[in-house]
Amino acid sequence: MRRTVAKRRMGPPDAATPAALMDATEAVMREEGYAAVTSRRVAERAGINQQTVYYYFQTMDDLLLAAYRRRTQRVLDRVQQALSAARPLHSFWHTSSDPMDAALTMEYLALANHNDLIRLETIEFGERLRRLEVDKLAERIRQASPDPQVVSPFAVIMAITYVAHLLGFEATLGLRGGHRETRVLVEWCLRQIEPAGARAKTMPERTSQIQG
Amino acid sequence: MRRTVAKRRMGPPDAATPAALMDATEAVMREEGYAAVTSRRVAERAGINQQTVYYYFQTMDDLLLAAYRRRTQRVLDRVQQALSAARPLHSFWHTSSDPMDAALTMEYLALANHNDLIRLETIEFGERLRRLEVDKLAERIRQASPDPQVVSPFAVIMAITYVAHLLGFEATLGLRGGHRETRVLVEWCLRQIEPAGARAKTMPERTSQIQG
DNA sequence: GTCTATACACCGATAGAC
DNA sequence: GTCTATCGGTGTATAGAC
Repeated sequence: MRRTVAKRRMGPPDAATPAALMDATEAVMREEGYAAVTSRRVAERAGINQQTVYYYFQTMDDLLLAAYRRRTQRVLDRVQQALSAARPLHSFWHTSSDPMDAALTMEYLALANHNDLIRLETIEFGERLRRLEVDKLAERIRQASPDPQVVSPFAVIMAITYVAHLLGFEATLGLRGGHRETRVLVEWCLRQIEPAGARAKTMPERTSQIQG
Repeated sequence: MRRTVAKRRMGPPDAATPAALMDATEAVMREEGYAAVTSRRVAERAGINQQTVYYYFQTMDDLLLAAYRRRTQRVLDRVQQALSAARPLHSFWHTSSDPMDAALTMEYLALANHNDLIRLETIEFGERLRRLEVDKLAERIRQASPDPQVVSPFAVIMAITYVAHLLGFEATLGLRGGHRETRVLVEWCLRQIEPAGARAKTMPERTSQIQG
């Protein structure tokens, strides 16, 4: 892609059209893949003409990055909300294993492999997300762990996240075998850590912030 | 993509050039993504000119599918070999969590969402692979399970596979936090099912080989 | 079997009118 | 703020010479 140095006229990023363009970007990406996210197709979706895209975004990469940032922020908000529920671990699991937009996640994951902007943004997002999860869930997991050296909060959270995500990917593709069994297993594990009527044992509110 | 009805001259699929074209297809996809797999770029990689690609493959879709089929067959062979080792579950884990070609897997996963040929092939491959894994590992997992209704062989195999794959994806992208801890957890689980010096309880040697 | 020449479509991006 | 016009580049695919 061409590196432009922006001598062009530009519109305000808070208008209605930029948002419509980001919506269109997501729609095209979900339905036709990242390769189909072109100025022409996105514009058509948003009901404006191709050249007007460049009034709001310097390059297609800028539009892509803006749409991606909007999305990661929404995921962060969603997870944060889940982690504030009565049973945060169960709530987190249900949120993560909801296959909403799994197709979009796959596209961005593949895209991150060869688009530097998206890759850096993905790394930063991933680290922020995991920090948030560990902050909220570590203490409870540690209390329920038979051996925190082996069954560590970090590992439990990652395993849950991974299983949730790949269940979503497979379901989107049309693979459903074994999903019920896998959910039964995960939910059994969750109940060991976070029983139905229980509350976490009293602990100082500030959990350890240490992390690589 | 255009649907062609093949009135063109075509070369033999067992020659050296088709294999070189499939190699080139994988290389381009790994390094630049599925969108970059064009006749021009693949040909350049393989050291031939653009138009010669069409002497061996009717369309770019045909080349893509051929490369994908070759790859899934190799994965099947690799997994089958791992499952024949002394500690099949551990061996399976090590093979699956080796991030070789995780980038390629991500590309095909995203591609499967909007390319019908790749999606159908992926579903068939996924089902075959899982059948193979369950056939080889179910009995041993069932023996070690505290409650096969909850900790079912199917679920254990899927959880292991999912964690292995996403560890590979993250490592490829540059996310490494928590991976060590996650491996410790998984390997602890594996030891519960398949202890170091142990053999599976006596069972008829011929496990069910039923497979599509 | 591999080459040159060529068709036609689509893409990113710019210039400038209204 | 959105339009028309337009450039240079790249894509799939075909025809036919060597």
